[in-house]
Amino acid sequence: MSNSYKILLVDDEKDILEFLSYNLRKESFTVRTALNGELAIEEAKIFKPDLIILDVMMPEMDGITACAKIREISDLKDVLILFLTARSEEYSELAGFDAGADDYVTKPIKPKLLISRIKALLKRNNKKSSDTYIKISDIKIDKDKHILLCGNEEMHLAKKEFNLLYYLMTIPGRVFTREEIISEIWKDAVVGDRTIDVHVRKIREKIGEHHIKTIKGVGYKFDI
Amino acid sequence: MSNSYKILLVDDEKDILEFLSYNLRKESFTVRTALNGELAIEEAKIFKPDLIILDVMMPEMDGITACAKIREISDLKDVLILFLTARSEEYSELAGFDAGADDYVTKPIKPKLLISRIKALLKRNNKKSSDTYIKISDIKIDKDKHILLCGNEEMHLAKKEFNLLYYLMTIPGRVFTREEIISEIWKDAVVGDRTIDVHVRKIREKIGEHHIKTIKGVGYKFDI
DNA sequence: CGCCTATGTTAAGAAATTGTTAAGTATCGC
DNA sequence: GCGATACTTAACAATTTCTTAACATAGGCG
Repeated sequence: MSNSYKILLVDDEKDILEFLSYNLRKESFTVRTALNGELAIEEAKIFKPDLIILDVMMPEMDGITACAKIREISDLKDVLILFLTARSEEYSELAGFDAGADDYVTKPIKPKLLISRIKALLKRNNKKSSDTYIKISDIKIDKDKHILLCGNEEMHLAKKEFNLLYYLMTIPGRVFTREEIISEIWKDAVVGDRTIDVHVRKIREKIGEHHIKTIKGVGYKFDI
Repeated sequence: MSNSYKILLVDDEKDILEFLSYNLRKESFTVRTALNGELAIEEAKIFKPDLIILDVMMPEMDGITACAKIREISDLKDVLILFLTARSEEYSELAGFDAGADDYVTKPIKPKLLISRIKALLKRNNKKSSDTYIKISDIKIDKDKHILLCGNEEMHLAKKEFNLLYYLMTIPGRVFTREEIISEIWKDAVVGDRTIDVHVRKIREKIGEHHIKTIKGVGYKFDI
């Protein structure tokens, strides 16, 4: 299952298409190819690739134009795009990123390098999709970075505090019972009655009293 | 100083060696020659050329095999390699790039063309390859060249330290768990609990304490 | 008000995690 | 094979985090 990712390869040189296809298929990617930007767009609509590899220099429609057009298609606006550029075309790096490229690799292409970049890109993209960022009024929390911003000030929360606050913030306004909180944060472990209170207190100390409300006899909720 | 570059020429035909040597020396390259792949590797270890020109078709050890072997030698893994191929040997282009070639020139050889390709290759190589280059505030790291610049000072990191720092820098700010780090840097090997800490300590010693943050119970992250 | 229950507060120390050091082991380059 | 460098480990120190227990407070209710 490791690589069922679909890749659309776009280059005007058949040799390069073959060379790269061979190397990508060896890594068990599903590969299709297109000889220019226009064909690439048509193919992409049907194929719905995870990643498009675009040569910057192509006749008819160059890679940057193609990239910009792809980004306009709502079905494809989130597809990953990787540029291939000759090393001399210094401009293309900037223009390419500007057009919405996710990465670029310079020629001559080293297959191993290209593949590792592709894998990194796909991996990175997977993680982005599992949204770990929540912003509610002046509180911003980012699980990936383990950062809590309170206004502009960065606060440090210990792991349990952080997880607890993050959990409450997943559904602002909703009351979470003590049982729910315990089974989420402590899993199977058995902890005393006052443990949650102490953690809540520490969070309140850091982000302000009003954000976490106690509903007596029911539980806690995060509120603006 | 224009050409103090060292070139190692490898071909089984003495005529070609002489012909090319003459032309390259005329351009004031320093040239040495070898008659087959095995001798080439021995010579390369001592001569440490900037560029190796390899004939693909050779008895004993062909150019592609030689190229792959050269890439395995850590001292030589960054050396430029240019293939000479007969036009009919279409396959060699693909296999050659796969083996880690930087360029190829087809026979019959036109000296002027070859020399311009060589110069382009050397020039290109001089430029910082941005492919695996990450710069964050005063820390610059280049994986291809295994260089770490801290401000303007070049630091030496051992391989594990380097890979670890590079990995953390691929997504600055993001927390990487110990499991992630181990599976990335140590692959399948089993290492003790304190191994990561020791490496982190050594990195901190070299680039400063504040760049790598510990999130207790979660992992490490690279920060400005 | 007095009683009861649920939650708040505090500080102490237990537990968990990471830092540090030094020494042993492995690996690399010559 | 040797010397040097790199890597890992283990023991212990330092630090942070977590939990607990004891007590305080608040509010509902008769």
